[in-house]
Amino acid sequence: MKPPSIKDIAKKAEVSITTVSFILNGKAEKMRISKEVIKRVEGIILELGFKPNQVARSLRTGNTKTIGLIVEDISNPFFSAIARRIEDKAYKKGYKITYSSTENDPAKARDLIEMFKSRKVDAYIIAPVPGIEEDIKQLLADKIPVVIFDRNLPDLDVNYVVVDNFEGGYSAAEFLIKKGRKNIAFVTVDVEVDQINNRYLGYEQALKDHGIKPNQQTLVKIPFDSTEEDTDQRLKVLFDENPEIDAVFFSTNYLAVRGLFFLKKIKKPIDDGFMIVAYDDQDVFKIHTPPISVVDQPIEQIAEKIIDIILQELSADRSLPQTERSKVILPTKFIER
Amino acid sequence: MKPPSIKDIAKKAEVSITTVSFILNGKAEKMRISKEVIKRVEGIILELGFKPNQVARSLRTGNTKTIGLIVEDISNPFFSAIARRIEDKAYKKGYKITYSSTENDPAKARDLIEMFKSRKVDAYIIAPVPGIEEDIKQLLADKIPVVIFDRNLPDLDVNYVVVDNFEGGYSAAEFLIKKGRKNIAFVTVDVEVDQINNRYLGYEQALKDHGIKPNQQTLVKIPFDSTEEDTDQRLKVLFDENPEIDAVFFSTNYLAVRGLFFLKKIKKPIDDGFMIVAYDDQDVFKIHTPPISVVDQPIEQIAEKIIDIILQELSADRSLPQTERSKVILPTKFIER
DNA sequence: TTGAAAGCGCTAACAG
DNA sequence: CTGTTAGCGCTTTCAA
Repeated sequence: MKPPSIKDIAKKAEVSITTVSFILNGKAEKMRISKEVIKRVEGIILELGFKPNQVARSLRTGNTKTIGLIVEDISNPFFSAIARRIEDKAYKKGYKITYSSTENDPAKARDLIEMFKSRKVDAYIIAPVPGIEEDIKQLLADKIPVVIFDRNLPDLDVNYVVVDNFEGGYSAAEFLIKKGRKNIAFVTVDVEVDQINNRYLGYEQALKDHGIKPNQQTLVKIPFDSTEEDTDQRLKVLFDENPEIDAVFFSTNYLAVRGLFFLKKIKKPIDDGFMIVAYDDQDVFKIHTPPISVVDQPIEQIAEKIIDIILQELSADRSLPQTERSKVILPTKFIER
Repeated sequence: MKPPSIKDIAKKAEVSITTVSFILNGKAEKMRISKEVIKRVEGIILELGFKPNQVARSLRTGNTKTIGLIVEDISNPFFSAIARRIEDKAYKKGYKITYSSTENDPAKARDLIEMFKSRKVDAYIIAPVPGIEEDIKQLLADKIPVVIFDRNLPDLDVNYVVVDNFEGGYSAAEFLIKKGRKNIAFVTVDVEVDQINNRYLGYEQALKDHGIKPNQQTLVKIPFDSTEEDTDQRLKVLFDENPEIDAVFFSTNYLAVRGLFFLKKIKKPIDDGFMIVAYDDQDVFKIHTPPISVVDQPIEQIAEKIIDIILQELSADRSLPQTERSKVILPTKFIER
C-alpha cells in the first residue's frame, strides 16, 4: 500500500534507477536514452501511478519548490487578495505557497522565519514587522531570494514592492481640503512601520501646503491588537474632545471599517458636513451609503511584481554576482466617490 | 556559510550524532544521557544556531508537520477567515499550513492533491469540489487524515464539518415569508455541490410549508466563473422578466455582494417592498444601508472543529482500528437586521 | 550511557 | 546509452 518508489519502477522496467531518474527529469534526450526505453518506463510510471517523492528530491537537490509567505493577517482582504494572485502564478511554475500570519509580532515573525528556514523554503515573501531586519539580513546573506512588500525597511538593501504611501496620504488629504475640510482627523494604527508613517507624512504635507496646521489632538493611534470596544472608545474620545472635526482619514482598511461601524452606532451622518476617506479599496467602501472615497492600492500589480521578482531570482544563477535589487514603488490611485 | 548539521554539533561536542539526535528529540532522559553531556551539547546547539533540517527529518520519519488546505478561493472572506484560525491552532502544535485554491475546478483540485501527496503533507483539509471523491477515497485508503468542510460529499465516509444548510435555507426563506414576501427569488451558483443544494431545498421546503409554490422562473444559477457583467446581465433578466419579485435570497456571500452592487446600479431600493437575504455574515452586510439580514455560519467553531479533528487523528495511533469518523453539523444562525 | 551504521527516496558524478 | 554508487541530514536499531 506504500506508494511506489523509483526503485519499483526501475525493477519493473528492468532498467536502472538512473535511467528512470533521467526520464523523470526530462534529461532522457540529453542522455540519449532510447525511445523504446523511454516509452516503456513512462508507461510503467503511469500504470503504477508513480509520483516522485518531493521530500527526498528536496533533500537531495536542496530546493523545495515552496515559497514562504509571511503576512500580518491572512484574513485581511488586502493580504488574502495578494495571497490569491501569488498562489496562482506560483502554481503555474510548480511552486507551492505556505503562509503564516505574524499579527505584527516580531517574535512570532522571527519564529516563522526560523520554521521556514528549517523547512528549507526556496524563497520568502514578507510583509515585514519592525524588528526583523536582522533575520532578513541573514536570509540575504545566505543568498535566499526575499521580497518584502506593503512596508519597506529603509535600512535594508532588499527587493521590495510598495506603493507610494506618501503620495497616497497626500492625495487623500488634498481631496478633503479641496472639499473645504478644515479639521481633518487622522486615525491610524500604533505600529511604527514605514508605510503608515509615510501615509501620515503625506497627509501632513498636504495640510501644510494648503496652509493648515496639523493638529496633534486629532491624530489617533490605535494599538494593533485593540478590541472593538477599545477602538470605539478611542474614537469616541476623539469626537467628544474635538467637535470641530469635519473629516477623518483612516490609514488602514480595517480601521476604516471599524470607524464606519462606530459612526453608524453613534448615528453620526457622513454627508456634506462630515467626510471619510479610507486606505485600500474594498467592497465595503463601494457599497456604503454614501460610498467612501479611498486611496486604492493596485493589488494585482503588487502581486504580479512580487512573484515576478521571486521567480526571476529563483531561476537566476546564484553563483553569479548579485544583480541589482528590485525596488518597485507603485502609484496609488485616489478614487473619489 | 552552510547551516550547521547535526554532524557539526556532534564533532564540536565530541559525542556521536546519535547522542545529539536524542537530545534534540527530548529522548535524552529516557536514554539516560548524562546531565553534563546534555548541557554541553545544548550549549553548542545554541552557539551555532543549529536548527534541524526538517526536510531530512521528514524523509526519515515520513511526516512533514505540514497540513494541506484546499479551498475554493483563499481570497473569499469565508475561507480566509477559516484559514486564519486553522493556521493559528496548527502553529501552536508545530504544524504549518500550505494552501491552494481550486476555483471549483475538479482537475485543478486533483492536481493539487497530487502535489500535496508528493510533498507528503500529513493531513488534508478540503472544501471539496464534486468529482474528487475518488482522490479523497484514495487518501483515506492510505490512512491519511482528511477533513472536508463547507460541503459534504454524501457518498463518502469521511470526517466532515459542515453547517446545516437546509436549516439555513429554511430560516432565511421563512423569515422573508413572515415579512409578507410572496415572490422570493433564489440566486445561486451553478455548481452542483451538496451545501448549495441543501440551501435550496431548505428554501423550497419553507415555501411549501407556507403554501407558496416555488417558481422556477425566479431560480437563477450563475456560473462560478461568471464575470461581473455576465452576472449583472443575468440579474437584469431576472428582474425584467419577473417584476413581481419582492425578495431575493442569495445562496453565497459573493453573489449577494454582486447583487447589492447590481441593485445599487439600477437604483432598485431595498425597503419594505423589496428585501434581500444573504448567506454568510460579512462587514458588507452589516454596514449596508439598510443592513442585510443573513444566515450566519459559525466560522470560529467550524475552524476549531476542523483542526481539532485533524490534530486528534494526527496524534492517534494509526495501527489501531480506525475510530468512527467525525461528522459534525453545526447550526447556522439567522441574523435579522 | 554512548556509538556505528543502515536507510528514508532521490540525483548526479563517474564508470563502463 | 545505461548502471553503480555516494551521499543529502536525520532517526533509530543494535551492539558495546
